[in-house]
Amino acid sequence: MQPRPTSFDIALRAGVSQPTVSRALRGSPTVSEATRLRIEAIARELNYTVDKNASNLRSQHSKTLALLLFEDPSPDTSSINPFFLAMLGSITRNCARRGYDLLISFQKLESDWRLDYEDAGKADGMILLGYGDYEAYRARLDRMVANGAHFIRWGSVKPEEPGLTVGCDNVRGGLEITHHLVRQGRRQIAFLGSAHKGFPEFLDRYTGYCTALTEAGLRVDRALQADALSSEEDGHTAMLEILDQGQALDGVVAASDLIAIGAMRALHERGVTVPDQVAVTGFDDILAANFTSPPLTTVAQDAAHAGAVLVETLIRLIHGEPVQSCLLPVRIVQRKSCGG
Amino acid sequence: MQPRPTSFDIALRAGVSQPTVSRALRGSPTVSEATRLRIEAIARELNYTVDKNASNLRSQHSKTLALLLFEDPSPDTSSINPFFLAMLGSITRNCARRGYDLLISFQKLESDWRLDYEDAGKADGMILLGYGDYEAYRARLDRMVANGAHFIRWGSVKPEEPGLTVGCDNVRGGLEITHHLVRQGRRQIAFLGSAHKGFPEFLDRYTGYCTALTEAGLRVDRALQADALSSEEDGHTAMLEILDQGQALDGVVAASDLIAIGAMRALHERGVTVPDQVAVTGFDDILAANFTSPPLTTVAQDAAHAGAVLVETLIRLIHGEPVQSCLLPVRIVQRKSCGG
DNA sequence: AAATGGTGCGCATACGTATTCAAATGGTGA
DNA sequence: TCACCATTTGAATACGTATGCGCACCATTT
Repeated sequence: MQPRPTSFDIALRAGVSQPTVSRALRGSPTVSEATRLRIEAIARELNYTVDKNASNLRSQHSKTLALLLFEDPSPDTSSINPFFLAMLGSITRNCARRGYDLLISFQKLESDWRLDYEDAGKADGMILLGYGDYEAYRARLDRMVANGAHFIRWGSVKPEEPGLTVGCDNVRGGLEITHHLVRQGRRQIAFLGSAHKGFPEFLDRYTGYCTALTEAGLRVDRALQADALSSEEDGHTAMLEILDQGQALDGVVAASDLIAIGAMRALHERGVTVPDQVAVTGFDDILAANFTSPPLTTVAQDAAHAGAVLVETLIRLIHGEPVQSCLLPVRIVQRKSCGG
Repeated sequence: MQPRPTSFDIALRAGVSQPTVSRALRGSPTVSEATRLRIEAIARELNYTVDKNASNLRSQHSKTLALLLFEDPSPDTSSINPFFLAMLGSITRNCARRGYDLLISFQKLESDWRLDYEDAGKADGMILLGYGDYEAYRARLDRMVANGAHFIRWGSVKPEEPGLTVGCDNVRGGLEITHHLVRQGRRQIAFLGSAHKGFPEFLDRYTGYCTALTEAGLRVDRALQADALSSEEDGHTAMLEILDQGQALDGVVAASDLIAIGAMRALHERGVTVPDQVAVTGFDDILAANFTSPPLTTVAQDAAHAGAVLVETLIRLIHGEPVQSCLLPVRIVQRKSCGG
């Protein structure tokens, strides 16, 4: 195993100078075709690869993006938001397509914050998924904006939020799925999912839910709303809470698929049939939504598209091109949990 | 936004030389406590971070690992092996704990191979998950070993395989889950999953299955085995294949949870009840296995542990410490799909 | 023959840190 | 007082690439 060849080794064999090798391999027009071909041949022969560290150091950019995934502060340590995982594939592929590497980091605790990726020259920009604790998250966002960091986040798209955001149209998702239930004759529709500022996306979905009810001439009943954070267990608890208050209901809009799955379990335990007595809907269209019984009607977010937009927009931001936040469409996926 | 401070800026303000700053910040014992504290204070004040590229270039290591994920050549482009995703969280956290960054790349096509991560100085070592096309994979492994690359892979642990491997005990998993069915009185147990060399882990599971049958005095019947690659659709097709040949059976050992889920769908379509008429088992314990109807009995692999061992072993390899391949235990998770 | 303009390439250097080696310092024992 | 060691520090340099600048060189023009 001889030492890695450098651009000097190539230069020597090609009878040119090192800078010419550098230029040739990067396709600079100032180097002649003949020279370039010769250099490329030698480079291939020697199995030469550009040293990323030296290259980055000199050119002052890393051609790398960092993905920071903030997990919800939930007790079950193992599982990660399935939708984020679905985006992951798309993000890595789009990075590769644009010639960027991807650094990834799961932020579990507050102390984990690794916002120095860009400062340390490890990354040219960052993609933020999830919140963790929303208060702390917002504070950090503000500091990043102040520092001129290049980043984009997945979340609730609002003009007043700092920085650049890509997110799906949560309001419309909540609206359409609720409309869907209303069209099927459901009148007493519960909402499972936190409806306050600490969970902006859930709040947006709740807003859509309320709007749909109002448009249908139905009353928004706070007794039909129960907080659920994200897990299946949360959904189960929230559903039981409503059921055990003796609330009559014939539909459930859950703020996530996992919550919906937990809700269905609760309904089943109480002998309530889905969809006959109560129709249930979710949000996300995770893999498991296909396999529940009955399969879950839900609001699908296009993870592949989302990942592409995140990467594309971030790269444009890094290049100083004009960019803007982006709201992505959602799509209702009809399965059996709503009847029909 | 002034230019990033360098170690020279710190040195200037601390009244020392740049090398002293470097040493102080890396905790070298040759720098006095007083000087170190002074330098650390100034560094904090200036928001200084070590430039990773310069540091890497000089020290010739990147403190970064690369994760290469090879996807099965399946038609559905979106989904990724859920078990790998489960390991991902553990891998990133263990990297962070050891002070390593993690580069990630999803290899879709053969042409995607990015084995130059180490050559380019981007990573000190690589973790390989999945195979893609096994022939091509093996060929690359051999080349990497020849090149002295530092890598570790998740897969079937066999002495004759090149390189360092971590994997779960697939043979024992297949064995125990089959025993489990046998103990419940099942006698005609099918195996769904490829049973040839291109899928070593499935082959191991099949080997365990065969051993269990033999030990129980049962005959291994090739008519009760059908190939299934990995997807739910594959499992569905394979199950139908066996059913429509009029094979009598009372148990199914599927080589993955997705295959098991597809098999249950096929059984349901043919009016066969699970677990009364046919017991079904899976492998992996993915999230969805909880939510099928009935919930799936399966063989769980400990993703958190697996990730930790992969990272730990790879880092030891990089440091030149003695390492060896590692076989991880599996655990049967009993749910309703086997009765009881 | 001298002046002009464009092309292709080399010289020198910068990027910011880590490391080698020698030197300065201060304290100790003879 | 001097030699000697341990402890800290600084000067110089290496890591491998990218880039500003200028210099040949050739083909054209006057």
